[in-house]
Parts: sequence; structure tokens; C-alpha cells
Amino acid sequence: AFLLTKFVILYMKCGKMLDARQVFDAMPKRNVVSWTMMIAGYAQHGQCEKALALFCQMQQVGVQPNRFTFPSVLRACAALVSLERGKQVHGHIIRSGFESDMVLGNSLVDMYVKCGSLECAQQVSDEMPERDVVSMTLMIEGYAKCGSLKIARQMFEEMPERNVITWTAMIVGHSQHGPGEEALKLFNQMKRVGVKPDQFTFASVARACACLVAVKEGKQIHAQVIRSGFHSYVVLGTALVDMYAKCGRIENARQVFDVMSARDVVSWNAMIAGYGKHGRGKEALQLFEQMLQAGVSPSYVSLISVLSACSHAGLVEEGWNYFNCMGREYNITAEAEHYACMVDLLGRAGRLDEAQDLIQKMPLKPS
RNA sequence: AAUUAGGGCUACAGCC
Repeated sequence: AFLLTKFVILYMKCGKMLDARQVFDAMPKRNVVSWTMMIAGYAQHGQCEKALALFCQMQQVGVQPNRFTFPSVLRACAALVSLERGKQVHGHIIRSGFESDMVLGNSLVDMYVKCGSLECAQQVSDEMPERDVVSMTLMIEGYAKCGSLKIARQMFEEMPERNVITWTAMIVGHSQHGPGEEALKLFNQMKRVGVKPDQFTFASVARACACLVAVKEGKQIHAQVIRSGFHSYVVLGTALVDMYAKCGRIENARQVFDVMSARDVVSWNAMIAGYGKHGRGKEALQLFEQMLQAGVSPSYVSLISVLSACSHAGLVEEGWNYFNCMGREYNITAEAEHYACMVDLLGRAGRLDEAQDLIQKMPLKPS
């Protein structure tokens, strides 16, 4: 059983969940550790319904979850944004008497934050016998993300220790809700006190520069990214592409895009949207076609960017074509945003009758 | 042998 457990872990580490599950199912005996690691694997790979199903199953066969099991279960609830199931699990934890475990407490706080219930999160946090940097960072993130920057700031300043995650959470909060300059200040401050930014931090700061249209600062960030050796991260590369694009430096954006070692659909979208915003519709559409050729499946955001590019460049026929074929060709259902782009496109082109017609045919209510 | 926190793309309009 010990060896089989090792195998399951190995499979899960390389993302082979099906193989892991096969070994798990074939195990002659499963104890609480085997169940817990399988649930953890599903939760870590975003297969949350499976994680919760397994959690039910383990109880049905009479295996009692322990303090290692619940955090993964809560993580699944959080990812599903299911406050209802999260609360059920919380009740279960109280009945099981694991309330005083810190990791478990942190998981509860995280679940409530992610499900949007800051009051419950705060209550759990207050009732914890002791808190660590994770507990504090979770609450700061919760407050910062909903715009309660004052509270977040106060907790941040009262903390005995702050790590790179704490700083990044503050930066994200301020770039979303605050004066964006504050995000850059925090970034400089963190470096001054000797906390090393990582790829998460840099991506957040790049985004802050994009929102502020701060090319100068953005370029400095870019240089630091290269010096720090983080340039190969897809998310970070994309954030830089977007930063340059939003600052109107399309050629710089394209340079970063071209040297990226890997690109996902978000990277393509950022570049396409960049062209679109600056009226370079043809290039946007060209890039979209290249993306398809590269075998990347478009997302609903891709189509928003494409339609919006058509709208900015007055490409009415092209817009209609993409709009009409997106369901069949790319399996993407037209949502309110896509309709809005089309209405905008037709409106700008002076084809108000067609726009009217489209609004009337919309399957959803206009906003 | 198993458990917890942070990052990128998303139309149009509005305020001044």
C-alpha cells in the first residue's frame, strides 16, 4: 500500500490524474492517507467536483477524514465558489474537533474569502488560537480585493512579518482599486526592505503600469524582469505585452510577444487586443489567424478582441463573418459582450438598422 | 507517505 501510494503521488505530480485514479481504485486497502492524497490531487488540478465526490465516498465506506483531509476539501469548495458546501464542511470540521488546527483554520479563511464572505472569514480568523503570515495575508487579500484598502493597509502594517505573497496581494489590491501609483510605491518599498519580487509580483506590477499608462516605469520593470531571470514565464510575458500595448507601444509589445518562449491563449488575446485598440484591425485579424494556425483554441475573450478590433477599424464585413461563424467554427457562444461589440461596430459604421435588428434578435437581455 | 495564501487578456458608455 505504501508503494502504491508513492505511485499515485508520482502520477499526480505529472498531471496524470486518470492513471493515478486507476492505481487508487486498484489499491487493495485504502486508508485515510490514500483518500486524502487522491482528494488533494483532484483539488490541486482543479477537478473540484471529483474531489468532493471522493470526499463523500470515503465517508460512505466508513473512513473518517482528518485534519489533512479538510484543507483540500475546502480548497475544492473555494474553487467552485460554493459557500453552501463550504459551510457544510465547516460544520463537519467543528463536529470533528479540528477547529484549532492552524492550516485548517487558514483553509477555512481562504474558502470564505474566495466565496465572498469576508464576515465569516474574519470571524474564523478571530477565533483562531494563533495566526501566522498565511492567515494574515489571506485576510489582507480579502479586504484588498474588495476595495477595503484602509483595513488591508492597517492589517498589513500591524503584521509582525510580511513575505513576498503579502506584498504582492497588497500590490494587486492597490492596482485594482486604489490609486495605481500606490501599487508602484509598495513595489519599491518592498524592494527597499529586502523582499525579493518574484514572477507573480512582476506580473502584478506590470499590470499596474498598464492601468497607469506608465511606460517609463513599465520599461524599468521589464529590465528588472530580464535581470531577475523571470522572462520565461508565460503569464509575466503576457503582462508585459499588455503593458506595452496599453501604453501605446505596439512595436515593443510585439517584440516581447515574439521572443516569448511559450504563449497561451491569453498572450495572443493581449496582442490582438493591442492591435485592435490602436486601429490596426488588419494586423489584429492576421494575428488571430496565426493563433488558429498555431493550434491555439480561441476563448470568448479572443472573439471580443477580434470583434472590437473590427469595430475600431471599421471592418464591418469581417466582423459579421467572425460573429456568424464563432459558434460553429470555434464552439463559442455569443454572449452580451460579443453582441455589444457588433452593435458598436454597426453603429460606428452608420448601419443603425442592422444594429437594431441584431438587438432584437439577441437571445439575452441588453445591458 | 497526504493538507492552507498572491500574478496576465475581456467591448461600449458614464463622471470631470
